[in-house]
Amino acid sequence: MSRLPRNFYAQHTLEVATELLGKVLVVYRQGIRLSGEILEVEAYTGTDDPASHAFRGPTPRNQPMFSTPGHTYVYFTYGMHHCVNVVAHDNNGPGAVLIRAVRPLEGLDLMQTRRKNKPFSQLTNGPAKLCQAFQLDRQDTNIDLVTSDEIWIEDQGKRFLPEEMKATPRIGISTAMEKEWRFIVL
DNA sequence: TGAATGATCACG
DNA sequence: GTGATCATTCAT
Repeated sequence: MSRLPRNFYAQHTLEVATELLGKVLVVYRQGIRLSGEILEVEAYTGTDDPASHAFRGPTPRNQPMFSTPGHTYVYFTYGMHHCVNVVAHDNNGPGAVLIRAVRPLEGLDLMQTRRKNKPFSQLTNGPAKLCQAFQLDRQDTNIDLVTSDEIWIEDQGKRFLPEEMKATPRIGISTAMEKEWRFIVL
Protein backbone atom coordinates (compact mmCIF):
# COMPACT_ATOMS: atom_id res chain seq x y z
CA MET A 1 0.00 0.00 0.00
CA SER A 2 2.38 2.74 -1.10
CA ARG A 3 1.28 6.24 -1.91
CA LEU A 4 2.34 7.39 -5.36
CA PRO A 5 5.32 9.79 -5.13
CA ARG A 6 5.87 13.07 -6.92
CA ASN A 7 7.94 11.54 -9.71
CA PHE A 8 5.04 9.32 -10.75
CA TYR A 9 3.04 12.42 -11.71
CA ALA A 10 6.03 14.23 -13.25
CA GLN A 11 5.93 12.19 -16.45
CA HIS A 12 4.22 12.89 -19.77
CA THR A 13 0.46 13.27 -19.30
CA LEU A 14 -0.28 10.31 -21.59
CA GLU A 15 2.17 8.10 -19.70
CA VAL A 16 0.62 8.98 -16.34
CA ALA A 17 -2.86 8.36 -17.75
CA THR A 18 -2.16 4.78 -18.75
CA GLU A 19 -0.23 4.04 -15.58
CA LEU A 20 -3.08 5.27 -13.40
CA LEU A 21 -5.22 2.32 -14.50
CA GLY A 22 -5.23 -0.16 -11.62
CA LYS A 23 -4.08 2.43 -9.06
CA VAL A 24 -6.35 3.17 -6.10
CA LEU A 25 -7.95 6.55 -5.33
CA VAL A 26 -8.33 7.06 -1.57
CA VAL A 27 -10.36 9.68 0.32
CA TYR A 28 -9.99 9.45 4.12
CA ARG A 29 -12.30 11.74 6.06
CA GLN A 30 -13.96 11.63 9.47
CA GLY A 31 -12.41 8.25 10.20
CA ILE A 32 -13.91 6.67 7.10
CA ARG A 33 -11.80 5.38 4.24
CA LEU A 34 -13.29 5.43 0.73
CA SER A 35 -11.34 3.87 -2.11
CA GLY A 36 -11.70 2.64 -5.66
CA GLU A 37 -9.58 1.05 -8.35
CA ILE A 38 -9.15 3.37 -11.34
CA LEU A 39 -10.60 1.77 -14.49
CA GLU A 40 -11.10 4.66 -16.93
CA VAL A 41 -9.16 7.90 -17.51
CA GLU A 42 -8.69 10.66 -20.10
CA ALA A 43 -5.59 12.76 -20.77
CA TYR A 44 -5.78 16.52 -21.40
CA THR A 45 -2.75 18.63 -22.28
CA GLY A 46 -2.29 22.24 -23.43
CA THR A 47 -1.83 24.19 -26.62
CA ASP A 48 -1.76 20.97 -28.69
CA ASP A 49 -5.16 19.88 -27.30
CA PRO A 50 -8.23 21.97 -28.26
CA ALA A 51 -10.41 19.86 -25.97
CA SER A 52 -8.38 20.78 -22.90
CA HIS A 53 -9.48 23.42 -20.41
CA ALA A 54 -5.87 24.64 -20.60
CA PHE A 55 -5.85 25.07 -24.40
CA ARG A 56 -6.21 28.87 -24.28
CA GLY A 57 -3.83 29.42 -21.38
CA PRO A 58 -4.23 29.78 -17.63
CA THR A 59 -7.47 31.04 -16.05
CA PRO A 60 -8.68 31.06 -12.44
CA ARG A 61 -10.44 27.72 -12.96
CA ASN A 62 -7.72 25.77 -14.76
CA GLN A 63 -4.78 27.18 -12.80
CA PRO A 64 -4.12 23.81 -11.07
CA MET A 65 -3.34 22.26 -14.48
CA PHE A 66 -0.32 24.57 -14.65
CA SER A 67 0.89 23.80 -11.14
CA THR A 68 3.13 21.12 -9.65
CA PRO A 69 2.35 17.56 -10.81
CA GLY A 70 0.46 15.50 -8.24
CA HIS A 71 -2.19 18.06 -7.36
CA THR A 72 -5.93 17.64 -7.87
CA TYR A 73 -7.92 19.67 -10.38
CA VAL A 74 -11.65 19.56 -9.58
CA TYR A 75 -14.08 21.54 -11.72
CA PHE A 76 -17.83 22.18 -11.68
CA THR A 77 -19.77 21.80 -14.93
CA TYR A 78 -23.27 21.62 -16.41
CA GLY A 79 -24.49 23.60 -13.39
CA MET A 80 -24.60 20.51 -11.22
CA HIS A 81 -21.65 18.15 -11.62
CA HIS A 82 -18.06 17.92 -10.41
CA CYS A 83 -15.18 16.03 -12.07
CA VAL A 84 -11.77 15.23 -10.61
CA ASN A 85 -8.42 15.28 -12.42
CA VAL A 86 -4.84 14.50 -11.44
CA VAL A 87 -2.31 17.12 -12.55
CA ALA A 88 0.40 15.38 -14.58
CA HIS A 89 3.09 16.66 -16.93
CA ASP A 90 6.81 16.31 -17.52
CA ASN A 91 7.62 19.94 -18.31
CA ASN A 92 6.09 23.08 -16.87
CA GLY A 93 2.63 21.93 -17.85
CA PRO A 94 -0.17 22.18 -18.38
CA GLY A 95 -1.59 18.69 -18.20
CA ALA A 96 -4.11 16.63 -16.26
CA VAL A 97 -5.76 13.21 -16.24
CA LEU A 98 -9.53 13.03 -15.75
CA ILE A 99 -10.61 10.08 -13.61
CA ARG A 100 -13.74 8.79 -15.32
CA ALA A 101 -14.50 5.55 -13.49
CA VAL A 102 -13.33 3.46 -10.55
CA ARG A 103 -14.32 0.09 -9.06
CA PRO A 104 -15.49 0.69 -5.49
CA LEU A 105 -13.29 -1.07 -2.92
CA GLU A 106 -13.91 0.51 0.51
CA GLY A 107 -16.80 2.54 1.89
CA LEU A 108 -19.48 1.11 -0.37
CA ASP A 109 -22.30 1.78 2.10
CA LEU A 110 -21.53 5.49 2.27
CA MET A 111 -21.04 5.66 -1.48
CA GLN A 112 -24.41 4.05 -2.06
CA THR A 113 -26.13 6.46 0.32
CA ARG A 114 -24.60 9.45 -1.47
CA ARG A 115 -25.58 7.93 -4.82
CA LYS A 116 -29.23 7.68 -3.80
CA ASN A 117 -29.16 3.90 -3.39
CA LYS A 118 -28.20 3.21 -6.97
CA PRO A 119 -26.97 -0.36 -7.62
CA PHE A 120 -23.28 -1.01 -6.95
CA SER A 121 -22.52 -1.10 -10.67
CA GLN A 122 -23.59 2.54 -10.98
CA LEU A 123 -21.92 4.06 -7.92
CA THR A 124 -18.72 5.29 -9.56
CA ASN A 125 -18.98 4.49 -13.29
CA GLY A 126 -18.78 8.10 -14.47
CA PRO A 127 -16.64 11.17 -13.67
CA ALA A 128 -19.41 13.09 -11.89
CA LYS A 129 -20.81 9.94 -10.28
CA LEU A 130 -17.54 9.12 -8.57
CA CYS A 131 -17.28 12.69 -7.30
CA GLN A 132 -20.72 12.27 -5.74
CA ALA A 133 -19.71 8.97 -4.16
CA PHE A 134 -16.39 10.32 -2.83
CA GLN A 135 -17.98 13.73 -2.10
CA LEU A 136 -15.37 15.74 -4.00
CA ASP A 137 -16.13 19.34 -5.02
CA ARG A 138 -14.40 22.62 -5.78
CA GLN A 139 -13.10 22.77 -2.21
CA ASP A 140 -10.93 19.81 -3.18
CA THR A 141 -9.19 21.40 -6.15
CA ASN A 142 -5.42 22.01 -6.06
CA ILE A 143 -4.85 19.56 -3.17
CA ASP A 144 -1.44 17.88 -3.14
CA LEU A 145 -1.96 14.12 -3.50
CA VAL A 146 1.64 13.53 -2.38
CA THR A 147 1.27 15.18 1.03
CA SER A 148 -2.47 15.42 1.80
CA ASP A 149 -3.82 13.42 4.75
CA GLU A 150 -7.27 13.31 3.13
CA ILE A 151 -6.78 12.49 -0.56
CA TRP A 152 -4.11 10.43 -2.29
CA ILE A 153 -3.52 7.59 -4.78
CA GLU A 154 -1.98 4.23 -3.86
CA ASP A 155 -0.16 1.55 -5.80
CA GLN A 156 -1.50 -1.73 -4.48
CA GLY A 157 0.50 -3.79 -6.95
CA LYS A 158 -2.24 -4.18 -9.57
CA ARG A 159 -0.98 -4.31 -13.15
CA PHE A 160 -2.81 -4.61 -16.45
CA LEU A 161 -1.33 -6.14 -19.57
CA PRO A 162 -1.47 -4.07 -22.79
CA GLU A 163 -4.15 -6.40 -24.16
CA GLU A 164 -6.31 -5.73 -21.10
CA MET A 165 -6.42 -1.98 -21.90
CA LYS A 166 -7.79 0.04 -24.81
CA ALA A 167 -7.39 3.61 -26.13
CA THR A 168 -10.41 5.42 -27.62
CA PRO A 169 -11.53 8.98 -28.41
CA ARG A 170 -12.51 11.00 -25.37
CA ILE A 171 -16.13 11.31 -24.25
CA GLY A 172 -18.30 14.42 -24.31
CA ILE A 173 -15.95 16.71 -26.24
CA SER A 174 -16.64 18.57 -29.51
CA THR A 175 -13.07 18.87 -30.85
CA ALA A 176 -9.91 16.77 -31.15
CA MET A 177 -11.94 13.62 -31.64
CA GLU A 178 -9.00 12.14 -33.55
CA LYS A 179 -6.91 11.90 -30.39
CA GLU A 180 -7.39 8.52 -28.70
CA TRP A 181 -6.58 9.75 -25.22
CA ARG A 182 -9.26 7.87 -23.28
CA PHE A 183 -7.88 4.74 -21.69
CA ILE A 184 -10.10 1.99 -20.32
CA VAL A 185 -9.69 -1.43 -18.73
CA LEU A 186 -11.53 -4.01 -20.79
C1' DT B 1 -33.56 12.50 -27.08
C1' DG B 2 -33.74 16.30 -24.25
C1' DA B 3 -34.11 18.67 -19.71
C1' DA B 4 -31.73 20.20 -15.70
C1' DT B 5 -28.93 24.12 -14.05
C1' DG B 6 -25.28 27.74 -13.28
C1' DA B 7 -20.22 28.59 -13.59
C1' DT B 8 -16.90 30.00 -16.88
C1' DC B 9 -14.75 32.62 -20.44
C1' DA B 10 -14.25 35.24 -24.71
C1' DC B 11 -15.65 39.34 -26.53
C1' DG B 12 -15.71 44.09 -26.73
C1' DG C 1 -22.32 42.93 -19.00
C1' DT C 2 -23.84 39.21 -22.21
C1' DG C 3 -24.33 34.81 -24.48
C1' DA C 4 -22.64 30.40 -26.02
C1' DT C 5 -20.76 26.53 -24.26
C1' DC C 6 -20.12 22.85 -21.24
C1' DA C 7 -14.33 16.74 -19.98
C1' DT C 8 -22.55 14.91 -17.35
C1' DT C 9 -26.41 12.47 -15.60
C1' DC C 10 -30.97 10.92 -15.57
C1' DA C 11 -35.68 10.32 -16.90
C1' DT C 12 -38.65 9.96 -20.87
